[in-house]
Amino acid sequence: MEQNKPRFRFAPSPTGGLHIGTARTALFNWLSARSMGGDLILRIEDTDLKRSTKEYEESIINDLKWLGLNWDEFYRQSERLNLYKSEAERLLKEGKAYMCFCSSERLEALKDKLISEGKPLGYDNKCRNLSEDEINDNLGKGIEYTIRFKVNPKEIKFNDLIRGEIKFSSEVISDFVLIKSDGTPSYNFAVVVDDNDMRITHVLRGEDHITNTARQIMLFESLGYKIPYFAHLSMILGKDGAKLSKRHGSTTITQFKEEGYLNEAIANYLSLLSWAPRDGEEIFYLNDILNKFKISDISKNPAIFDVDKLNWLNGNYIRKKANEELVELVLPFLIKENIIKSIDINEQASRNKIIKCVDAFKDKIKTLAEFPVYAKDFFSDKISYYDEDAINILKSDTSIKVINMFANKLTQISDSIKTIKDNTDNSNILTEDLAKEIINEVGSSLQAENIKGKLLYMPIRASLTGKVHGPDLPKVISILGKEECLKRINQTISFLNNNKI
RNA sequence: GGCGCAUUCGUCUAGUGGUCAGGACGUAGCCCUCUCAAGGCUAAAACAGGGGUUCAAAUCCCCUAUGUGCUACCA
Repeated sequence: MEQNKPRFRFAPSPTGGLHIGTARTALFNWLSARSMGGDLILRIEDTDLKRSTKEYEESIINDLKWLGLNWDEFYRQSERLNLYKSEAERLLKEGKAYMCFCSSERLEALKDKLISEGKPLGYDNKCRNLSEDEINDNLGKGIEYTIRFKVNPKEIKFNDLIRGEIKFSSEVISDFVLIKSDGTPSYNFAVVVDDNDMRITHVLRGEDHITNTARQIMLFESLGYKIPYFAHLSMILGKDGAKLSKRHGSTTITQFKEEGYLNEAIANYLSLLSWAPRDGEEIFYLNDILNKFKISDISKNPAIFDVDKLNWLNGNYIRKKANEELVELVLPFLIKENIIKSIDINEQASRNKIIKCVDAFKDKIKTLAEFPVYAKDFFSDKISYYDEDAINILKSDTSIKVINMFANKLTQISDSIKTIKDNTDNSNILTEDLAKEIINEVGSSLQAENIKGKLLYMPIRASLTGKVHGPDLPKVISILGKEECLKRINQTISFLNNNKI
C-alpha cells in the first residue's frame, strides 16, 4: 500500500537561524512521520529572494541534524519557479485568476483609506474584470502585474487533527496574490502547488497558519488537487506571555548550542511543549517515544518557554553521560574560556585531569558552559583568592594543626604516586580512596583533640582551594595531586603569615 | 476594526459528566552529608468570570474578559 504511506513535510524559510518554535514544528513532523512509518520531506521556502540566504539555509540544516532529525527528500522552492508559473497560468486560462496591474502605491493608499474608515482590510478587486483591451493595453505599456486569485464566496471547513472542526466564511478573504510581479510565487500559492506535487498527506505546522489554511483550501479546490489533512501546533511564548522573541533570551537552536545545552535535552524539552506521554514519563530520547506518539494527543494550548525546566533536563542528560563523552563536549567551552589550549587536548595527561574534573562537577552543572566556571580553579597553579568564609576557618587554632598534619601525611606517601601531569597512563595517581585514607589518618592522629567532621575537612578544603564549597574533598585532592596540594598549602600558610592571620 | 485560535497550580501538563482535580519543573522544609550539588521524603500551589443543560460539570452550550494569530507583491 505504497500510495497510502503518510508523507509529512517541514518547510522552513531561510531568513534566519532555526528558531526554537520552528524547530519544534520540525520535531513534531519528524515524530509524526517516523511514528506512522511515513516519509518526511524538507522543503526550503526561499521564494523571498531578498531575505533568504544560503548561510541561513546551511545553519538550519545543521541544526536540524544536530537535533537528531533526518528526512527522506529535499527541495528548494527557488528551483521550482516554472511549476508555480505554469499552474498560475492554468488558473488564468480557466478564469479562476486574473492579472492585476495595481501599483504598490495604490495598494498602500487603499489600505490607509480602509483603516481610517474602520473597514475590513483587503483588495478592492479593481482589476478583476478588466476587458481584453485594457489588459493588452497595460501589457503593451509594460506595466508590471501580479496574478491574483478570484475568491468566490462560500463557507470553508476543515477538520484540524489537533483542534477539531474550524470554519471560515470566504467573504472576509479578499482576492490575494498568487504570483508576485517579480515572477516568484506568494507563500500560499507555492505551498499548495508543492504540497500537491510532493504528494503531502499531512500538513503539520504552526498555529499562525490556521487562517492561511482557508486560502489554501480554496486553491486546492480550484486547482483540482486532493486536500491533505491539517494539524496546527500552538505557539511558543516567552515568560511574559508574549510571542517568544530575542528579548526573552536565546531563540535559535544555534544559540542554545552555544550556551551549552545538549541536543538530547533540547529535543526532549521541545517535545514536552504541547505533548506528554500517557505514562507521564518526562525524560526520554526521541526514538523511545515513537511508539507512544500520536498527533491527536498534542495539546492546543500555547506553551510558555520555561528555561528552568530545560535546565533541569539538561542537567539530567549531563549526569547520564559517560565521563569520556562529556570531556569531548566540554572541550570547546574550556578552549573558549582559555582554560586549556587547543594543542593540549591531545595530551593524555591533561585529558585525564579533565576527566576527573568532569566527574567532580557533572552533577553540579546545568549547562556545559558552566563547567569552565567551576573547573577554572583546578587548572591554575595557585589559589586565586580566599573567600571570607574560608579565611574564618583558617583562622581557628585547630585548623593550622590539621593543615600541617595533612601536609605531613601527604609528604610521606610513596614517591611512586605521581601527579597526573607526570603521568600518561593514568596509573599510580593519587586516587580518591587514598586521599580519603590520608584524611582519616589526619583525623586519628588528632583524635586527642577530638577533631573530626567539619573541623577536619574544612581546613583542608580551605587551604587547598581558598573556598568552603566544592566537590567532595577526596576528589579535590585527587584532581590536584600530591605536589599541587603541597604547593597550595604553602601558599596558604604564607598567605596567613603575610596577613598576620 | 473584521475574522480565527486559545484559557486546569507561577510554568509544562493529566483529566473527555460522578477524581481527596494526578504528575513534573520551580519554591519551602526535612533527611543524607565536610561544603556545594545530586538523591530521597514532605508541603504550599490551579479548573479566567458569569449564565445555562443535568440528579451531577474542569469536562456539554452561550456570553464576557484576557491572550495570541491572520487580515502583505513575508513566510
